Amino acid sequence: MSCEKLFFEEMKKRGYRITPQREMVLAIMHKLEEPSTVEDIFSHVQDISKSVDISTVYRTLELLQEFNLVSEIDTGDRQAKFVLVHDHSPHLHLVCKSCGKISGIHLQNIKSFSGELENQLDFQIDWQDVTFHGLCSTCKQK
Amino acid sequence: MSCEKLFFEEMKKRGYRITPQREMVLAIMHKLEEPSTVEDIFSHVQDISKSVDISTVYRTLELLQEFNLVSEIDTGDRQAKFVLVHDHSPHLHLVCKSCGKISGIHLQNIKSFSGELENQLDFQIDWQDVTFHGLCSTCKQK
DNA sequence: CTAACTGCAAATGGTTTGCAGGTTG
DNA sequence: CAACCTGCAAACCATTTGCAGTTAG
Repeated sequence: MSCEKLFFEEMKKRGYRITPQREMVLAIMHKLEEPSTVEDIFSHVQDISKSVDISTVYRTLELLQEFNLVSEIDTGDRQAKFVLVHDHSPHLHLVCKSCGKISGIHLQNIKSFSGELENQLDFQIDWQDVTFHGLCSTCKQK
Repeated sequence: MSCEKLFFEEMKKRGYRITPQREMVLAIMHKLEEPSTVEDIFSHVQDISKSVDISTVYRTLELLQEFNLVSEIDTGDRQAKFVLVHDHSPHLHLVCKSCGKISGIHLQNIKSFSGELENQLDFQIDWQDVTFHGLCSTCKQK
């Protein structure tokens, strides 16, 4: 299902309203290829309309997270980053502490490990909330 | 090696000084069985001495983290929590979103999974920084 | 002695919130 | 037209920082 369709359906289902600001943020999230800070997203919003407030961006991102359209990444810095979840299914993220690169991993790719790990720990993990910090393949060779 | 010995050695090695405030915080971390907020730790400090400032507690906790004596847990709330690492070896933490229980897991216990996962992801994970959020064994049955 | 540490007070800064007015459905 | 949403401005608040005085080694 396309992002927009999913978006409209979820909005309707929950009695939320479609507004220009919300559509704008969703559209911008599509354009941004890298996980971005709220400031980044906000500045793109301002390129389109100066009157939109950053608090609306925060509120919209929260909404999009509810629908699994966007996920939040704990970068270890003060500011979080946000990315579109292209296939609308949960991801986990890898943040390289050396080069800063962020990768999204589809949970399907680690399904066997994640299941085993959950059994071993006897704990059901919210994988979409997971961000691993460490070294990416390039940086760990150095 | 005992905490105190490790502490003194690391301090000496780096040219840091032993102060009553630092010893006090380390001693309190031994007493606290549960991961605790800085406010909690600070109030225990104040039971001993009213003159110690919370900024010193923050600074000391940072120090203890350098030595792997204490680890920081992202509770998902605004405030972080801190616990003594009893065996001075890296842990990861599990935070139950239902009952709030926090468990520490020795990395040795998940060594086989962690290795496989790192291979699969082609990413070297800083496991001591990992906090999984989800449901503990008790809560997931409900 | 002197570099390191502390207490104090103030700043930080990303995020949240209250509210009056504007919009969506 | 009623509930929902937005912009604005102010509050939040855990954590950090600058600095002058204190202390460990």
